[in-house]
Amino acid sequence: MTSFPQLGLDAQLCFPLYAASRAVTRRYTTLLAQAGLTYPQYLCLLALWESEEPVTVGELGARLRLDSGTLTPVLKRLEAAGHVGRRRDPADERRVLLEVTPTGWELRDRVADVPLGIASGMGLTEAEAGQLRGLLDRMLVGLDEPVT
Amino acid sequence: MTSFPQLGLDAQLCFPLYAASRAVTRRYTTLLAQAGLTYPQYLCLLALWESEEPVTVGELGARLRLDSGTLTPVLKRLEAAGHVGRRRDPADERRVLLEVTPTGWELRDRVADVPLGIASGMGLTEAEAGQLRGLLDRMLVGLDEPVT
DNA sequence: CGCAATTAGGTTGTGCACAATATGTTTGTT
DNA sequence: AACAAACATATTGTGCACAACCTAATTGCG
Repeated sequence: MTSFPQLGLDAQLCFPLYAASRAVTRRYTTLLAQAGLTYPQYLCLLALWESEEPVTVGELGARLRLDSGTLTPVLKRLEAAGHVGRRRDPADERRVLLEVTPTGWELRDRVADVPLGIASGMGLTEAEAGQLRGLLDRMLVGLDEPVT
Repeated sequence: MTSFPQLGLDAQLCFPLYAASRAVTRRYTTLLAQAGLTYPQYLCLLALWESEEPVTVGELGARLRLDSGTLTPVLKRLEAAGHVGRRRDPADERRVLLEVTPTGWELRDRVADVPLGIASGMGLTEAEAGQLRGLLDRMLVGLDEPVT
């Protein structure tokens, strides 16, 4: 307390960011449970639903900013649940191609209204949400640069 | 893609929030490694440094919005490292009192400049950071309400 | 007092994150 | 062709998060 004002929990961005992220994830978790999905599994599907074509693990990781150590077990669970197919690329056996299965596409209807359920409980106006998204995006660009 | 614009990864707040939080945590992780701390351990210490008096696990959890299942192992590691003392409250044996040890207080000097190292790489002005903190705080208030 | 209900913290199990490392593949370069 | 370097993914190990459950201590109330 005495002389480190910059070390106050509320003086920094990190803690509100961390707490808000966990709070939002918690909301999603409860809404996604009815579809049998975890939040990272849902994020994987959001990314995979964006393309009709198969996508490699590396491309998915670049989109979600997650590495293979995180994605592989998540994708295996999605495969075990029948939502995603995984197969080696015949043209380059190092790569694994991911493809949403028909039941995986059907899931999209079941979770289509989840974002509205989240937004309604967030206490921000549409304008504020847009502002927040803009600030976070700018921050992500800055954080992408290697540490100088 | 065809008919679910609300399910775009970038259309929602959740993904930028999640990605930004992980990116910031990653920055802290590298800076905190020299002090032998993880990011959640650092958060616990930030909260404990805010009070000269012993604090219970429950009070710490309320401050950090973390439950005992998360805090207990983190606190045990901080105790094993000699930064924090844990003892049952004699007045109420259900409670555990947490107290920063002398070496725990010394750590505060070693990490005093960590927030500056983070802020410099974040790409936001001071005003933007304040704006972001305000939006996140308002969001946290909204997310604290039970789901209606 | 006697005892059900509440409270505080700990334990267990599942699922991420991420660093470090390993393995198999492909690509250059000679 | 031979082989070193680069590449894509998988594996392993540590440390969270959080739900569900458990145990012991305390509190209220008749």
